[in-house]
Amino acid sequence: MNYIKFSFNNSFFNIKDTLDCGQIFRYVPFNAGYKVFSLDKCAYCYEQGENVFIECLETDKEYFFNFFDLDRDYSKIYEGAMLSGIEILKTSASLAKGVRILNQDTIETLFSFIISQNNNIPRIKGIIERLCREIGEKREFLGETFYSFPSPQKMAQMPLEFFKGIGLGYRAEYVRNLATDICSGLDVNGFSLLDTKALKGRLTALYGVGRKVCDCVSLFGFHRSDSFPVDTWIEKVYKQDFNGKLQNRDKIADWFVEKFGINAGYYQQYLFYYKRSLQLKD
DNA sequence: CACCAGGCTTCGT
DNA sequence: ACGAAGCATGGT
Repeated sequence: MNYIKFSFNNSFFNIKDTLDCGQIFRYVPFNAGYKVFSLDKCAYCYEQGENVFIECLETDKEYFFNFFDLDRDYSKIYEGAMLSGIEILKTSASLAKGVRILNQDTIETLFSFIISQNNNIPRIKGIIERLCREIGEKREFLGETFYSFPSPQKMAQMPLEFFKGIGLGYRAEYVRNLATDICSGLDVNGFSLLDTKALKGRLTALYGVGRKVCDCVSLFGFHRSDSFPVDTWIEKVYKQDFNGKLQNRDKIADWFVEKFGINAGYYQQYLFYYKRSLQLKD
């Protein structure tokens, strides 16, 4: 297989910031940049000069072009934030200007965010890594081995004890149950044909999927940007920076979507990035 | 020892 | 419709 390299101007694409804002868990530092994994594919990304370079298999070029959402004009989204008249949003946007929302595989995203619930990011990464290493398929990329995200069929074959063994805790049943449902014909990819309201109805009907996971999957897996996931960081932004009084996270999410409309998801990423960067020690 | 992490299900009221 | 308990695990 042949590799190919393509580039994209970095004024609205910062690879590190895009990866670090909690939408994806499978990536590792590599040379001057990162290796990013999706399903059974991998791309090597790094910044140089005014460009982000993406190196992948020739046959995966279109996949990663879409994956990094390179058809979208982020300058408009950014300008919307800067013209909002909301100081904290302007500050966040200028810090997180290079954050993009990826177009990840819907099924991998769904499993990943079920795993993410009531869990911290380093541990989420560890669980998903063990899941792939133990039952994913072996692949090669730039001379190194990696493992694909396992298929639902493979996962459905594994006993519950396997899922507990990789550290899933009580989420083990959610994951196994979803795998067997998909094997029985549940068409998660087909949800992309639904409007956002119907999509969210189908997602929250799944065992282990509540409002927060649903919003993350809607935004990161189905690119429904009128979604605003509310976690502890966003709740802090809401209370500290928007002087919000609502206590219920579902209502806080509704409030932000009402306020930001179709740009809600992008602004959520800006705000998440800002709040988390204050506490992060790299 | 507490408390928390990109929360959800179940059960009372 | 809403609130609280219970849930696994590992980090601080």
